Amino acid sequence: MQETNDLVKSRLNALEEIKKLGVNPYPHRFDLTANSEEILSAFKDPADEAESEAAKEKIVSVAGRIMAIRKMGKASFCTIKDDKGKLQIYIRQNDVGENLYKLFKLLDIGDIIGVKGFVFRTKMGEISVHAVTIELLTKSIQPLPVVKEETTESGEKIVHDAFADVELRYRQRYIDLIVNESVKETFIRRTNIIRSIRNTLEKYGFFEVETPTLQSIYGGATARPFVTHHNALDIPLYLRISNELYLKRLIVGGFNRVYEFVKDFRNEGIDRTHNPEFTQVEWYQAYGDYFDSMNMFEEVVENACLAVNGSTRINYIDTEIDFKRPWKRIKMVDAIKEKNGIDVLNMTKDEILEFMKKKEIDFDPAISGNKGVLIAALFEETCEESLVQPTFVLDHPIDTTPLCKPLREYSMEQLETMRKDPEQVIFVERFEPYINKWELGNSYTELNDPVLQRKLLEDQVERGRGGEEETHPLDEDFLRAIEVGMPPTTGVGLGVDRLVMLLTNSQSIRDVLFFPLMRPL
RNA sequence: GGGCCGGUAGCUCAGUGGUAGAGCAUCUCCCUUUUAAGGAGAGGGUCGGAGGUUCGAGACCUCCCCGGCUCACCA
Repeated sequence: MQETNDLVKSRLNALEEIKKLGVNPYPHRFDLTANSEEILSAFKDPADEAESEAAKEKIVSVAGRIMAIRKMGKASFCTIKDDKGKLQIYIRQNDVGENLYKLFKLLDIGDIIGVKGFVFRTKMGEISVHAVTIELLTKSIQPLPVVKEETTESGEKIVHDAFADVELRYRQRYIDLIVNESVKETFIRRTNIIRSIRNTLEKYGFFEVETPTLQSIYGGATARPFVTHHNALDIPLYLRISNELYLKRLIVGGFNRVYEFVKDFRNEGIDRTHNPEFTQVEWYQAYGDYFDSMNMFEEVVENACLAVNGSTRINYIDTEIDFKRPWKRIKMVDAIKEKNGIDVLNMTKDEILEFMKKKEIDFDPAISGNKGVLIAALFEETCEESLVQPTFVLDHPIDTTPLCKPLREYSMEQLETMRKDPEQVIFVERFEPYINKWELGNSYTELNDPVLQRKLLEDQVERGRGGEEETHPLDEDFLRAIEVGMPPTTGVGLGVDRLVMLLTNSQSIRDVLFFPLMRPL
């Protein structure tokens, strides 16, 4: 719907006036010879008058969006913004003629123009382009927020009337990108982080693949899916909650090292660190174990940090974080011991339960019958908050995941007896990297015993998630792939959005997504 | 989902029950090296929505919508 406020009306009027001048306000192309950055860095002050005259012969051609106009009768300045930055344009009626100057006076902040002219320095010292001719490239009829920048005598920049309404900034990101300087920088860093991750993985021979987003059976994580429907096949389809089970099929198929940047979709709450669609990178390495993954994970993240910050140390809000390898590694039970002074390995289920009650630790009463789940809950409630510097937490109870291999120290007989005893907890070769109290990823020595795999997945289906949650479907095709035989393998998932948040000092996941999900108006 | 905070002109904001305001932007006029350009004048609003209280509501009450923070939930 066209807004018909005065500002739009006046721009529509200007549009008509421009057409009356015989000017097409939406021409098809424009030849550029330089961008603002190149012009500003290439300029050298002429040494004398002869050089100054010669400089006027060097015509540059630039284009950008008008961000500010300062009219002074028959001469004007305007500031344009292009892909690389801002540049001041000087335009004089004497130089461009009466008609073009008339056109210029009809232009507004937000219009996109092309300028041909020579580079010079103004009396006030600003490198600018002195227009010989200008061309309107796109007339804007929607007013932009006018943000003014003041440079104080000490060189400090003060921004006046910044476009600050967070809701509008997310809903109209194109405007946010135009008027808020730091926004674009964050997204450039995001892309550079992703590029760095890709480079590190490629360096170690990982092969980039693509797997389905639309899946007839979802799996690889525990989350509620988005459900859709395929008309021609008349079947329900799900947006993936994970790509894990597909990457494992590729390992079975003979790719030894694969990775995928993947959008996952989880039908759950939205908050500062959760968006319904989010990006992970997952990589799988045949013949490796979770120690190999820890090493890769450290290197991938350290490299990404170096790539965008030039240092392994960053400041996130008011916390200094150092990504330098190697990171601290601690077993989950040892983390609990350090924090609480208890050894859950020597405690019965009831003793742990009692301890948690005494410490007034909140937990779902439905888990009270399972020692492994209790240990995981105790860890989350008491230890996560102190995991600020990069730390790998190792060896989770088997009850937390059906896709991970038990510790290598157990004998086969031992596993059989432990499984039958509810007071025995089997631990698996899993790690979670914690940074700034956030889980930044997840990794296993992958389970490849098809009999155990089937049992664990069937148990999970049976348990469901209790209550009204959708039951987790059993993926028979995945089980068949594991039955065909997956070599010893380790796999990793890394939460890209959270890593980008840390490395760009962004407080909300919405600040690192161009178009975060917003409730439609 | 709970609690707290917010939504007033295009943007940023003020306005504690009595005629809706400011700066920037916009429009008109002046101004040929300005830079938060400057000078003179003008226009611009269903105060997020719907009810209610009151002689009178932007403000007080109820419900709703949209956000932010936070807690909870969520492998």
